[in-house]
Amino acid sequence: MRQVDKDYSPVQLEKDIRAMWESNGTYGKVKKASKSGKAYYILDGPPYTTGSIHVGTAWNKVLKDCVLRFRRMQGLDVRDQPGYDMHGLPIEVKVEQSMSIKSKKEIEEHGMDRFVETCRDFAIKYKAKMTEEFRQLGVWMDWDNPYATVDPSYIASVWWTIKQAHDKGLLTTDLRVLPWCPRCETALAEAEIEYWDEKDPSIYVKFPLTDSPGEYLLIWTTTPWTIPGNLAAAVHPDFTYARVKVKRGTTEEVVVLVNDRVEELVEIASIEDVEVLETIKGAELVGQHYTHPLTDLVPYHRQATGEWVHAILPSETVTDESTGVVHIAPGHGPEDFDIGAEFELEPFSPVNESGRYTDEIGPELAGMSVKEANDAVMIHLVDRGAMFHEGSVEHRYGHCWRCKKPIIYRVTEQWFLKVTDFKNDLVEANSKVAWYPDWAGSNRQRDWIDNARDWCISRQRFWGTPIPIWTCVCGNSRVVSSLQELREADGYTEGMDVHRPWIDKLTFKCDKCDQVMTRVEDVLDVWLDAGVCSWASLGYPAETSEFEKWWPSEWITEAHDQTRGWFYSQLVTGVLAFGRSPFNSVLMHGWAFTPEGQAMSKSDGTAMEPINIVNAYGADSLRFYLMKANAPWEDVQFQEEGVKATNRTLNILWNVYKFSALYMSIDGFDPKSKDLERLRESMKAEDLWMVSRIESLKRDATSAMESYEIHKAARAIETFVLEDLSRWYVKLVRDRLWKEGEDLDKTVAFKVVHEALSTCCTLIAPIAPHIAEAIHANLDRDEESIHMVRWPSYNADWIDEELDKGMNLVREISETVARIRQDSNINLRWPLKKIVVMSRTDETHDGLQRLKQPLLSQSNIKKLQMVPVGEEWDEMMLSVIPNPNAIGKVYRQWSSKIAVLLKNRPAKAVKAGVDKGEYSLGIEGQLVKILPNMVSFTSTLPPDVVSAEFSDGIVYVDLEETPALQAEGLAREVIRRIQQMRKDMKLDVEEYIRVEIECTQNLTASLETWGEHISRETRARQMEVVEGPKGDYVVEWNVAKESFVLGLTSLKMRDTLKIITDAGIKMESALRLFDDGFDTREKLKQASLNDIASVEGISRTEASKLHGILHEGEAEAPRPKSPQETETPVHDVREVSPSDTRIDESARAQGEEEKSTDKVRELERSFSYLVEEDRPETSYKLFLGTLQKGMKGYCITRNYPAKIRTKFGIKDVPIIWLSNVGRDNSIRPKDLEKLSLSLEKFLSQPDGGIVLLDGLEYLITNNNFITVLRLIQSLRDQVAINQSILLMAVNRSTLESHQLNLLEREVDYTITG
RNA sequence: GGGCCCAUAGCUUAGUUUGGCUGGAGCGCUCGGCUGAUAACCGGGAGGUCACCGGUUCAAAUCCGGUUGGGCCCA
Repeated sequence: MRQVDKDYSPVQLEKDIRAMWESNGTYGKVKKASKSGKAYYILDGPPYTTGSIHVGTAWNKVLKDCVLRFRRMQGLDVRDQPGYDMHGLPIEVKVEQSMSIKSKKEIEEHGMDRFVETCRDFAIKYKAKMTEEFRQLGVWMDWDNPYATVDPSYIASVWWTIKQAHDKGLLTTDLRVLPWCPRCETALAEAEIEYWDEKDPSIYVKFPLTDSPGEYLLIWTTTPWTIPGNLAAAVHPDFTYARVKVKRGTTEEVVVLVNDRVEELVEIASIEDVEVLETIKGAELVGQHYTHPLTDLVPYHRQATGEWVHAILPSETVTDESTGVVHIAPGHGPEDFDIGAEFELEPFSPVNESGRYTDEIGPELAGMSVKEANDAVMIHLVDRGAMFHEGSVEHRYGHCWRCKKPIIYRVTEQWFLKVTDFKNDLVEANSKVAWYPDWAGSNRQRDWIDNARDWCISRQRFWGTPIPIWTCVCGNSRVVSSLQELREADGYTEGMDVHRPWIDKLTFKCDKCDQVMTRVEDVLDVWLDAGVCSWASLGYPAETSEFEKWWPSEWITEAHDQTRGWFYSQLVTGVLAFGRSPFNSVLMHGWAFTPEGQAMSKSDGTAMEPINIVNAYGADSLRFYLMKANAPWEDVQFQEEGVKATNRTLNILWNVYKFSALYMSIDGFDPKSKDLERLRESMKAEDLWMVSRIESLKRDATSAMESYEIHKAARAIETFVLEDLSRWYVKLVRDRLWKEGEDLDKTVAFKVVHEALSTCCTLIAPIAPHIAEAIHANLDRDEESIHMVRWPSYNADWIDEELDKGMNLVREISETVARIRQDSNINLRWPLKKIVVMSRTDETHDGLQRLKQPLLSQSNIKKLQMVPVGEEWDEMMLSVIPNPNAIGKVYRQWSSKIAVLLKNRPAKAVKAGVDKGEYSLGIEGQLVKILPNMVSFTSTLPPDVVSAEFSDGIVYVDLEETPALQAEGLAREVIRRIQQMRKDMKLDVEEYIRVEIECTQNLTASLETWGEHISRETRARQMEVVEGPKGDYVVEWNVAKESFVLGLTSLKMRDTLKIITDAGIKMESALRLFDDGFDTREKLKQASLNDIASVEGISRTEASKLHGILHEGEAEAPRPKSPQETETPVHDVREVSPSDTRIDESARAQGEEEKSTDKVRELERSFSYLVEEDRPETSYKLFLGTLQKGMKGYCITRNYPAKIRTKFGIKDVPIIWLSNVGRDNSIRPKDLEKLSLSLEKFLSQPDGGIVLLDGLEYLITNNNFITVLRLIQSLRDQVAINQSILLMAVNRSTLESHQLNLLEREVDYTITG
């Protein structure tokens, strides 16, 4: 294993991993590795190629990727071809917009070929864009070989399917009333209609009853333009209707409507007087005739004949809304059409494709669009006295899916799949599909199928799969089912595009009459394209081998809107062509919403671009978040915060890995050489516990993945990483990990940590493939890629639920102790004397006994005492409280004496007696019985003991300090300070030091006991108590009322020692050699072989090897510099700075040149300045000067704002106060994020502005310097981009010179104030 | 209007199948700690009408009925 020196920076890491996959051909190898497995066909539901992917699309693909990686790890041979849905109206509409085309007619004028070619280019462009975005999500699908619905072979598969329908008699043309978009001039499927509220006329029209002069049937409609098409009126036979005499002004008339609505009508139509003349059943009205109010206007009504023309019909579909009399226009509504058919009414539909009245309607109205017609018709109705009441209404109305124009209904001839003929087969096929969740299929999909209607598959458009039907005037028709068959057509040229308009030119000779057959000029509904993809993507029926291997698909997943879409269209085509569902199982997933719970929409700007998220937090964080946020079938409210939090989880996993890799690599640990089972005997309780957790995690994650409860798997892994591994196990074994030399405890811990990490990587691989791969690469496992690792089975033998419960108690008690420490102000470094646990159950008692060590070590307690279950802790001070009332009643004169005696007896004995029923006491020769009611007991804690409850009992913590404990605590404090100093000195972990210490008598005493321990922990080879310590770094400390001075000196042994140990010499011996004076490379080189070999513990062979190494490179160039020498901290910082790539290089170069210029009088836009001065004066002068030029200003200062305002006369400039006070205008110096946000907001306003940041040193003392530097880098870049100015004031004397240096490097000019 | 799904802390959510301990987490807020995993990490605290109403029951976030609000689909 190698050490890991990088922090987790997902964006770069993922880039590297993907590049590695690319160059190693990992994807291909992984696929190959499972080639021999069982075939598993995952079918990608093709996304529509109209734009960038949104979070929902990303979620969908990640879900698929997750499952297919999982299945592959299970050894299945997974088919993972992606697909794209590339035909259809949405693309046509986009292209129309881009070509400024407004109608269908214009397309034809423009040239259909050009239009279709543009559509194709558009689709191909977005296919490429989306593919790139999917790749960036780390989705492993066969991107080089996607299926596309525009490919000729794909189109042929669709044709074949149509042919199947034709052969089975399920393809038909029919006159139907269909939703129609007058703008797009095409029929719409139900799925293509969007509903929303719209204001429309609401009119009540009088139809004069032929046989009752002065009496009118009252109908209601919101579409006046349909009145000319009216042919009948319908009533519900069972409703009660009323003949009502109404009076308005001078008018009195009789109208007929449903009885229940009379009152409502009175209100709406401002009727002054009303009288119900008669109530009758609807059935009694049936058969009466009326005169169409527009008979004079519309010639059709004068000639229409038929029993039910202009008559009252019975219909069960009538509701008691408005008047309860429904106006029937068979050419303008689907239900009207059905009723019309039943009563032999013609579907009179005087409206053309673009929604205008035809000549049939009569000269007055012909040519009008239906929208205009609304008003015209109303005027005509008023003129003829037929308008009873005119109002308006807000109601849901259908609109075209892409152009958002209101739809109309008109009669057209269309091609249909007669789905209603095989509805039962659909239900049957659906019931055999495994749905996740179950209700998605058994309820939702089932309901949809139950209500299925015949499927209108023809569209009067251009960019789609051409309908493969040629017809002849003689009535004959021919359905082409393959490209081969198309070759027989006249006009066919090899390799021609089979789209419109080219295919329109192909003709066949009719086999019945020898005339020319021409193609039906429609294209097919795009849902049909998607519906056949399970075999079209396999090239079936032109090719059969792939089909035989894979079909039907094993698993699909799409969102819940596909109930009516792809789930349905696939079921229909599958049953139609093969009599079964083309998929075996479905996971129905949810939708992604904005944090406010709204659907993400591009036009509202609420769509989140997943790629931005990926660029900020990495694909793994996004993926993990999406997988864990919710159950797949529930909608997710996408929160960027959630991704950020997930990033943190992965960071912790990375840290665990980084930390363990450090020690494993130093130690040269080889995981393969150790076997978990063999180490079992040597395991401590915590190791057994960890392995138990690993195995139960495998178990739980597997069962969750199997049932597509991916969120449960993800959450289980997350909990394991955070709670069990990072926060607990690593803490428990930390000391063991860095013991030196051979040590079984250490080896066991290494192995267990390694096992935990391996397991995490494996289980997380489907969800977060990059980080899993990165860690895996350094775990020394057999497989080249984590994605080739077989999904693990768990070993129940290791799972120990009791141990797990016990460990939970240990954690709970540790937390309890920590709380007590916090309350008592004793930090964890100070050992405590004793903890006493009184548990209620044996289970707890035994469990804790077994886990005594981890409990004590984690809480830093010296001793654990378990109180047997059912007993009190014997050190509790029990005392008796006599109850004088009860005693007095029985023993009267003795009662006060008894009370005294009782108090003096051992309380335990009294209690024991009373618990058994009574306690006997001798008084004045008499035996007195003390009964339970005569006494009560209290127990008090011994001094220095604190108690607290836990879930199964009570813990007592003894806080008493003893000199020994104190010494140990102090020693730990000293260790901690030395470590801090080592860190400040940036010493290598393996470097040795010399420590000089000056301290009190008290501390000197602890050093006597603990000196050796301190030396070992801090790698001090020498430690001395002196007066006035010296060293590379000297610091005075004040800790726990002690004050001491430490001086540290690096012994600079590391490099030399490394040379020695690299020769295979043990560290122990190496140190001896070192102590013998051979402490530099030069001295070692001068040493003879004998000098070396004479040191104890060094063999002759080792000595000669070392000698060889030392003299090996003699003739060669100087040795390469160690990484530490080449990478100065400064360089390091520059390297990690993300700003380097963004900054305008020329501007920077210019800035570099003039950096030393001191005489800056005017500040320039896009530059950053650092003013070095003791008091902020020059900086404010420059700031004010710039403000006077009209630039907006923003001042951040550590000084009191009011003071600044008066001192410098700044009135309107916003001032933010760096302070811990927490007022509205203040920002805490530690809250850099808030500061950065507020600055960002200011800088990004239109004209930019100048920022004065006064008090840099305050930020630096309150934060990590590097963090502040990063903030400045980012500000500097924003300033450059936004044409703003950054002015920072700093007091030189408060900073170290290297810090100042770094600051100066970041700005364009440094000014000395 | 109908079908299916959902509603728990400021936000995201576990628990609901099979009624039972003090309704758990994370983020945010706040107070503190740790310091060779550290551009990390950990702990304490505040914060809940379990959407609302009614019912069943010894006991309801959980079961039943209804209402309100949200989502998808349909009319």
